[in-house]
Amino acid sequence: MRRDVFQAIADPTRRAIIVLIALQAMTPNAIAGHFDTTRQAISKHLRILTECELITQEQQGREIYYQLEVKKMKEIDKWLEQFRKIWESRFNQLDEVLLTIKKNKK
Amino acid sequence: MRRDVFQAIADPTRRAIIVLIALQAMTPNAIAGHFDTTRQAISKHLRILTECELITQEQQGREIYYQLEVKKMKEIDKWLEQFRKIWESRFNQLDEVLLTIKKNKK
DNA sequence: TATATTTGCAACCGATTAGTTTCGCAAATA
DNA sequence: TATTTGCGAAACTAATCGGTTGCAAATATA
Repeated sequence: MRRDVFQAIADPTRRAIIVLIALQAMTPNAIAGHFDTTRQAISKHLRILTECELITQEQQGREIYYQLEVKKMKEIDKWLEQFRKIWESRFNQLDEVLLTIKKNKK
Repeated sequence: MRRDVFQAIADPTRRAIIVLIALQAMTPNAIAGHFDTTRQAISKHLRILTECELITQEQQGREIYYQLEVKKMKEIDKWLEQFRKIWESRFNQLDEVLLTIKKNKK
């Protein structure tokens, strides 16, 4: 069973859940209230998100509050890092081209 | 058929392809040489990546060179932006706590 | 104690996925 | 011209996915 951060954020509902609980922890019922599906479906998403450690849970009586593990999101950021270098350098190359054109105009 | 950047990078093979062609354009055959699958399977991945505009192709005789559309990767970066604010502010809060501890020690 | 609420889990279902094999087409080469 | 090479598309398959319904367990409330 493949279960990584990238597969976790592939589903739009899971991305919405992530955004939803980013600022404050929420119970499955409360989360499900924001979507047009059953609570069980949301529960499944929460299980997947938990399995790849994107969220953590905190029991409070019979309620369970789910919270985003923001630092796990950095894994995506880390992967993007290598491309950030490229797209920045490509811009630099473009800058150089423009600079050369300017110089030639003189 | 859902086809967005997040679904595109969900597959580990596709992520590897993206990394592979990030620096220089490559033909399907050359790409397939790096993996333990058939060229046709790679071709399918390339189609998906093309459909969500993550890569572009350039015909050269009977060869087709695939190249990464780096700027499309920024879409992921853009989505991460909202969390970057959170994880930075969380760190700031931690900094403040540590600062308070330091002050109290005086 | 009896009942209601909150939740996770299992079983099932249709759709999608990633892979395979087979094929046809166009370009290069003998 | 005949053959090889590079490629995408179609048909098929096993596995996975996202959703459903129907439970059971634990906690709160009457």
